[in-house]
Amino acid sequence: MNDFNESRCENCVVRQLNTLKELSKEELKRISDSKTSMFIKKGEAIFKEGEKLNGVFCIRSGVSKLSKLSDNGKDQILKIATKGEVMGHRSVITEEKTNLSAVALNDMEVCFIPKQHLYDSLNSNISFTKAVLVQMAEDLKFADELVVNMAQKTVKQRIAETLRYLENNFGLDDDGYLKLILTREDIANIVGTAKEACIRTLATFKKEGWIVTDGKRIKIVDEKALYRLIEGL
Amino acid sequence: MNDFNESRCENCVVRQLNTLKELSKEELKRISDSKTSMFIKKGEAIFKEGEKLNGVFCIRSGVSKLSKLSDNGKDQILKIATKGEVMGHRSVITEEKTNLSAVALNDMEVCFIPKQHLYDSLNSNISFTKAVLVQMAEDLKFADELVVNMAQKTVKQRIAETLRYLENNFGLDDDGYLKLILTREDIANIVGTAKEACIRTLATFKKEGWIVTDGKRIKIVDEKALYRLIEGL
DNA sequence: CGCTGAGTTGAGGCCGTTCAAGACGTGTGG
DNA sequence: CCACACGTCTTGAACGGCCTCAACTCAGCG
Repeated sequence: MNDFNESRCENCVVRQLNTLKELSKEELKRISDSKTSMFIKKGEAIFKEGEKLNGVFCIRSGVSKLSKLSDNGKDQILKIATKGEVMGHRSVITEEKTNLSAVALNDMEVCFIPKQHLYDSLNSNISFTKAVLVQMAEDLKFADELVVNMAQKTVKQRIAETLRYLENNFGLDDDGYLKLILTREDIANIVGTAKEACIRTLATFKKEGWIVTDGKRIKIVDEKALYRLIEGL
Repeated sequence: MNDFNESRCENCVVRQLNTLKELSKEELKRISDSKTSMFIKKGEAIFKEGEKLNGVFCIRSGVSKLSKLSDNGKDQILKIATKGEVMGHRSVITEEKTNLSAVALNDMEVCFIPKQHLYDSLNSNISFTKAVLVQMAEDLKFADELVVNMAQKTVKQRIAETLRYLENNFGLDDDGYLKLILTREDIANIVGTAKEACIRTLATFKKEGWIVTDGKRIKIVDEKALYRLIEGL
């Protein structure tokens, strides 16, 4: 008698969103038997730069920032991961320590999958391996674009780009504000600038009538103006 | 009777350096029969951003820069590829147009391998697929570090870092100068700055006694001072 | 009511961009 | 052989973006 249990990987909706969908029912069952489900509170770390990971983390709910400390002590946010994304596979694949830290931006539910299961599937299931490869290739392309943006664009352009990114990836709440709420400091850490510069730039966007703010919330009003800025006039 | 022919992939030394070493003798023979060997002159493009690639390029000799145009018209060098490296696999894997251009920094010999062979091997040879995956994971880690450097470090630090990179990856000539000679503009495009800033920074390095220049050639004299600068004092 | 953390604003200054001009080296054609 | 052009390297000067430090506000919270 099989009782349907949504905490089982076989039945987890999240799985449809990522590379795990290439796994067979049997592989998923094995994983489910050894996975650990965990709750993470806003602000807590899932893992820290330099740790040796013994598996990967699959996000069931919530949002996490992936960041890296630079030599001068500031941290740079490289990616924001959300429901369905798998964190940590890069370092598990190369069998190195992680180069990133993962911190929860709001309360999260995360499944930990021991690395041995990943290795087993990578060694036996070629369509899974290929799916992971394609995922990695896309991440790499994204990273390349990020490098160019960091190197060549102004802080203004990068902040506008970040707002677009937040809108496209996390959507709007009922009032039309960006659903994902970040502190000004987080935004500054995404674009790689000081928090003051970030605040000042948002103030000028507001003055130009491109955005509206309400406490921490931000609403994009004149999307076209922002896009024109991003493209460079 | 097998005549030994070093232009055959089976016998190519370069193969030992990259993911192709995971391929079987049969696979290599198939590839060798359909590959195209080509000579590229300094300054010529191997492929350009936005092109659809029908295969990958394996470098037999010479050095190539991989760069991407930013919206403001400057191009950003993301990687310098040399003997043994395979270019273009990322976009072949995701079946997209390339996001990078490849231009020869000196005279090159390059083998073009049609993508169908790649797909065949990715579908049948899991240790090859895994090797490509690991390679991609390492490229991604490198790209992450690049983002942080671009976002958080000064032009001075990035130029010092570039010098270290050139020394580590391409070595020195008989006089102790960096073997790979780049124009000041290329260096500027690596660190993402204007060529004048690059020149001035190199001038101060020279004044401090950290490097010596001889025309386009650069010799690192005080390595430790450079490294101290990179780490942030 | 003081504490803490986030948001905001001002002033000063450095770093890097931009434009402009000149020096140098190399190759070309007369 | 010289004259010239062209590309690279170099330097100067002015401007402005962004960083840094410092103060102040405001809200939530004990």
